[in-house]
Amino acid sequence: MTSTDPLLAGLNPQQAEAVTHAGGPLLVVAGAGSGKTRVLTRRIAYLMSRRNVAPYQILAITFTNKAAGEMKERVAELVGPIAKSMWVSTFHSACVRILRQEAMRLGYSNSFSIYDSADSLRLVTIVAKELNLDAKRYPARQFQAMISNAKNELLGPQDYINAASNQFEQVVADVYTIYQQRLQRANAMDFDDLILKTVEVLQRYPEAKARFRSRFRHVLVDEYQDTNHAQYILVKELVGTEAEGIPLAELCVVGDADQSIYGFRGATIRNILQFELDYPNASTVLLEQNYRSTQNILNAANAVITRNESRKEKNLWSDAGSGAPLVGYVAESEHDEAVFIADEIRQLQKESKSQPGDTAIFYRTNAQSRVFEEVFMRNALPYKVVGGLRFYERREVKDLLAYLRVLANLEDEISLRRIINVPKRGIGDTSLDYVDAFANANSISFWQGLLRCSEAPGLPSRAAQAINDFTSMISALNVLVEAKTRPSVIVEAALEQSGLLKELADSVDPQDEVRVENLKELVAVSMEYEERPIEELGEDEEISLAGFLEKVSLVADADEIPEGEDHGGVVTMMTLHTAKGLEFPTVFLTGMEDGIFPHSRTLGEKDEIEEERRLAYVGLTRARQRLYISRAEYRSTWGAPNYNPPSRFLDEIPEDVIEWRNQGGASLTPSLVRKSRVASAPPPRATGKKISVMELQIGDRVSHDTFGLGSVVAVAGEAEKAEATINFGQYGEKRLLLRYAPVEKL
DNA sequence: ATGACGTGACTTTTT
DNA sequence: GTCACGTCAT
Repeated sequence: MTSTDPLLAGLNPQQAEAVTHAGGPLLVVAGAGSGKTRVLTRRIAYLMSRRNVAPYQILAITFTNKAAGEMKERVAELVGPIAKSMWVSTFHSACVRILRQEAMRLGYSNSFSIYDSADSLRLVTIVAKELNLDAKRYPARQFQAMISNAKNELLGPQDYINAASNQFEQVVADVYTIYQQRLQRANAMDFDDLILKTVEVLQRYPEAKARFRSRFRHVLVDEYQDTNHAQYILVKELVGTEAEGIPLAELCVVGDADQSIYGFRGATIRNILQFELDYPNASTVLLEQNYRSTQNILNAANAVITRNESRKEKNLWSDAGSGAPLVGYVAESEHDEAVFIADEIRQLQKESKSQPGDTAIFYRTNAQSRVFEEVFMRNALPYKVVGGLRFYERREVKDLLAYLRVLANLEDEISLRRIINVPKRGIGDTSLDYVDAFANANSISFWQGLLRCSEAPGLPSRAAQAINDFTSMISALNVLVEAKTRPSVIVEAALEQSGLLKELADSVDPQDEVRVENLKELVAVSMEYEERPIEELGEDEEISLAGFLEKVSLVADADEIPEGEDHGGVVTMMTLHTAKGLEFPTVFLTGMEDGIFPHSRTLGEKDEIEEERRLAYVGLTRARQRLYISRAEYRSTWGAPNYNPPSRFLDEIPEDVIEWRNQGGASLTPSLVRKSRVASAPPPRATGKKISVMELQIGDRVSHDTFGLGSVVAVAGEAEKAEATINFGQYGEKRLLLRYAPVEKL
């Protein structure tokens, strides 16, 4: 390639082809680490600066909001700030933007609420209860999963009724039907609706479709192997077909079938494998050179993924040199595994081979992060757990968000029910049942029912009074929203008026101190949201409460990964799923045991084992230079220790690329010794209340469940009233009642 | 209406 | 081992 175009500089011929290809649909099969992000950003820049495409004509779909932000930034580096007016977002965010303009067509207002899984589960539970279904025989989760699957296949309630082939499916059909009615009545959509309803708009309203079609001349989709049927159809609708007589949008999808890991939520490799059938005049470009990992790492990854039978052969290669061998380690227990890793990270740091910020720890399930947290905290190693119980899922944060959602959308029943008695106002479930019955009988929304609660038969006047006080408070706050007050002001007003802040501030429970901090953090997030520079806003986006809520509703786990090259200097811990698309110089792949990874629930099905193997492939290919693979001989899965055999994936790694530090087996004796020592000095019962209070002195180092490491600055009081002032670094100084505080002396 | 207590289920993975 | 939920006593 002799081109001198700087936008093609440093690209290999296949990459350059992917960047410059014009016309028909393009599939870029991008192996792990083959520079696909680079190709996507260059392609977008190329479209704008070499092919005269306007930024607003571009729609690019990424897997996370964070990836979207980074892509925008990188394109802006190439072509300047006009790049900011492209649509680069996740499927869900893009759909929300479309639906805010179009939802009225479907009987929703543009201030519709977005329900997360927990909200939708609550609604399903309410519906199942109304239908008098036995919660034991029919778990709400199962309904939720089946409804979600249906929506991912674009099956509406009526389709589901028609397709129901047994009694159970008929029950699901009933629940689905009513669930959907209640969502509509609450002016709310769940995650799956965002895609489904967008497709519905495009399919039912040709003029709406024509509008988006003439606007988005270029559609780019990253991680195409993880799209589900609904998303596949959405893309098809946006691009168009010859038959419609409207010029087609130019489509470019990027993906790797070997990295498809979201089958459980409806993703289907079919979309990538049959791209050429779906789009007859499609071209395909293969990116097979890996720029990320050493050959040893690639050999291991290739050897594992080759075991999958239903797979197109691919030949990923690197010229980075063989590099260090992989390191294998067999620990006695999950605790020892964590200790080994902590020690190793320290050692690498000492030898200047790798820094904590270059390091990631991967595991199969979120629950496995716990032991790493404990060990790292004790060793004063900085870390960040990505995912798991998230900030936005904390109880108090969800409470405040529920207030805000009610203010943005008074019909939002789930949020209303959540907050109506938080803090306690003497409005119980029985009162709400009266209101609900009244609302149902009169076909009015739950909120309307509350407003007219004095008419509700059976409702005691005491309860009616309490409800009236509540609706007055909400109405008063709602005035702020109608006046388009800045979101942060509304957030603060809601925090005050609701009594949420007061309740927590008056509490003596030290846990509530953290909760207050979390609420203040949410206020800070809302301020941050307002202060975004204008050029970051899309042309039809405005600062509003709804906009703020939308932003927090659609954050993904991966959006929380520490920023920057060195990830803030901390070790990053996450599940293998969250690790997709990332890379780290040093990677620890942990819990390599049959039953853990591959997960026990997948052991029976061949398809599922193959998905687990792809997950292993994703994990292995995240590493640039150093890759550690470890397992534990026994692991305590809730309470009792379990002995799990080595993961089958370990056998699939060629012996000549891995060096075992410790083969396991021989070390069983010391483990028994250690266990008996623990047994001879039984620890205090985990559930019982502590009888005595630990004694602390100024200067002692302690660890706190929430604040991490701290040192004691002052002590006061005795026995049950003993208090310590402890400096927790970034969290500042805290006064803690030792009787309650979850602190441990180190 | 609320809080204390006991039981059961839970862990795949996520927007 | 922990969380959410149901039951019972206040």
